[in-house]
Amino acid sequence: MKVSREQVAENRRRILDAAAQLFRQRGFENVTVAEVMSAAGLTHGGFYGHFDSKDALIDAAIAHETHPQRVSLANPGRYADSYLSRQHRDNITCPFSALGGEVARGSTAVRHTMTESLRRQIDAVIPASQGATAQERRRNAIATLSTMVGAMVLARIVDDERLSDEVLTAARASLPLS
Amino acid sequence: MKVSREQVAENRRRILDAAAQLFRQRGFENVTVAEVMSAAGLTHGGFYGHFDSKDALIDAAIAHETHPQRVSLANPGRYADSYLSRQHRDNITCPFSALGGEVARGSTAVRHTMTESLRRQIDAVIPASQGATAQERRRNAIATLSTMVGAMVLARIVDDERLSDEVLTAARASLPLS
DNA sequence: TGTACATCAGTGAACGCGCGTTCACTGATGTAC
DNA sequence: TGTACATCAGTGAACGCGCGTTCACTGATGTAC
Repeated sequence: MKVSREQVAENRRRILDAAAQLFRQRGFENVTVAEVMSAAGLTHGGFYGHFDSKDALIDAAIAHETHPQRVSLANPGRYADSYLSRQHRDNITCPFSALGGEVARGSTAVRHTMTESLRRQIDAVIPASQGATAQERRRNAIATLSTMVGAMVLARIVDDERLSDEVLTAARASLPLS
Repeated sequence: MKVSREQVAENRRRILDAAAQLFRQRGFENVTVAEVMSAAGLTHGGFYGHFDSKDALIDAAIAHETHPQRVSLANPGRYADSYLSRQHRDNITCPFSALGGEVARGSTAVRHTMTESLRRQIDAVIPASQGATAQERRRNAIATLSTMVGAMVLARIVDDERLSDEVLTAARASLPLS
């Protein structure tokens, strides 16, 4: 049955939220269109009223979750703490570490969206970075983000919780953010 | 037709080599059993004479490519250079950066194999790491590996070659290895 | 060393399940009067 | 403001393709004598 315009907009939002979360948890390939729709409280048949294809959903979900949320970074040290926390490892929200490999071989649209998101992240970290010149601070901001993403990727691979925790704390300790 | 014992062993090796390379390039889900067999110069029907299932192949291929190859690291600076090179980005050999996300939600066998491989990598990098105590050197070794893996993940996501190159050089410059 | 036969690695057609996608239908929305 | 009707978001059954897996068959290997 037909639903109101507002309901349509909310349904679309719920589909994107559900998709983004499921994709981060299980990757693009291991999530079905029917699962996404079900998680959004709908049936799978209506999916194609919102998106042209599953690929289009992937593009839209990544764009949705990386949307210009101004990464304030008022407190860089706390940001690093929470990024490199066990909670974030076990309930990942960062698409770079959760989906990096798949995005690298994904559509040009997804890669472009992620690239723009990374640029914003770099710019957000620069003010908190050390270095005499702007160039040095930018270089250190990129290195800091690389360390955080790499540590999260490794911590999520490792099956020994002690080692996984050690990776997170070692990476945190190596960062100049405070 | 039946083939000689040596041929069987070589076929198995070729299946594993082909699988490892295809998995790194395209991920586990986007590679079919038939493609692996074809890349190994065989037909798909014979696959189940070598492995019980595609999952078993994934386990075996990861074990195969991370096998206790003594990571000599005689020259840590050159190791970092080549890891963070454009050639390695465009023709990835490191399973941590190429397959990290998928391994994190993979079988316990694959995660265990990768964990043991990471332990060996850490131990290999420790002698080249800075720090007054063994603890500090270990911590720095882990941070170094995190930076390398994270930079490679980010460089492979980014669709702008200039930024991708910048990520690699920034990460390289931040490492104390020389 | 040579011959006869059993074994079994590899072949390729076929199977069946899962999933992306389509479509006829339903009934609430929202517009025209 | 109320009523009649056209629109169209969502439903759920069905389709069809791709891929993992199976299986009857082939013919070279390797063993027994």
